[in-house]
Amino acid sequence: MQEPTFLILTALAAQPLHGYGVIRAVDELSGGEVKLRPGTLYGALDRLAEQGLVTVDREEAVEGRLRRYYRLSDPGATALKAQIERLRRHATAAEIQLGKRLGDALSFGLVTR
Amino acid sequence: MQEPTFLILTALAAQPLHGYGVIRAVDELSGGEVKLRPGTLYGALDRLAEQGLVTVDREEAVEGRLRRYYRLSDPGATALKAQIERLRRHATAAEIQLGKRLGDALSFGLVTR
DNA sequence: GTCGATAGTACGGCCGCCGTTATATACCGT
DNA sequence: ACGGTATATAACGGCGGCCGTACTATCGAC
Repeated sequence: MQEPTFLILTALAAQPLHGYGVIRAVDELSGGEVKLRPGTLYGALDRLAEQGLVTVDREEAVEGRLRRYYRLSDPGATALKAQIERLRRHATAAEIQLGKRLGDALSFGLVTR
Repeated sequence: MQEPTFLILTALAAQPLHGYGVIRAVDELSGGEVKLRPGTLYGALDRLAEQGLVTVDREEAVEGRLRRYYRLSDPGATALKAQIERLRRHATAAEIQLGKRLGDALSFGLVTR
């Protein structure tokens, strides 16, 4: 699962949102780092709906325009939890590996082996 | 940065490795979850070398066969550290969002609001 | 002698993300 | 009155990165 997809699931975890709401939520959640493009969002939403990780919660007609709310399904929540663990494991593993690295501070002569 | 790429950098963080060594290291690091395909590995290695995140450490001829060792560069280590922080932030954000979710245990009637 | 592990190269395919455009309404500032 | 921004969704082409597979080649084990 890629980052945009992960963040979309994350955005939907707290409460159902419509498309544009997801864009704003992901923006906030990522501290402004990730700005979802419509192409990314609706494509991902379609795929996630196909996989059953999100479902259409309801459709509202606001001022003549359709507003479709998406909800994180129970399988979606399970998948998200699994992904969180995966990210944590990878982060920890990478940190341990970096700790084994000889370089930076050591090359200053602070440690000679 | 995608998962295979991240794990390749992680594998190279501790010490230089040749291609097949990376495949084995990623296998171990991920607890057997991620098995790198040659196409994935050598493609990623080429891209990472272009970006300067890894460099060719040395080339050895072992029993007539070339063995090319790759090393994580300092920019590569910096990029990996940044990515670790990114993963952690996302994992934490997702967990917080899931905590806001009404469902599962609550729907058992243990909490009625 | 053949199988599996080691080791690397090459190529086609495809999924998922990106950029962009189109469409439409509403509100704000100038 | 007009342009810019925000809200809201759909549809298109492009492409980066991963995957599967096949090919080559050596070595040890059975």
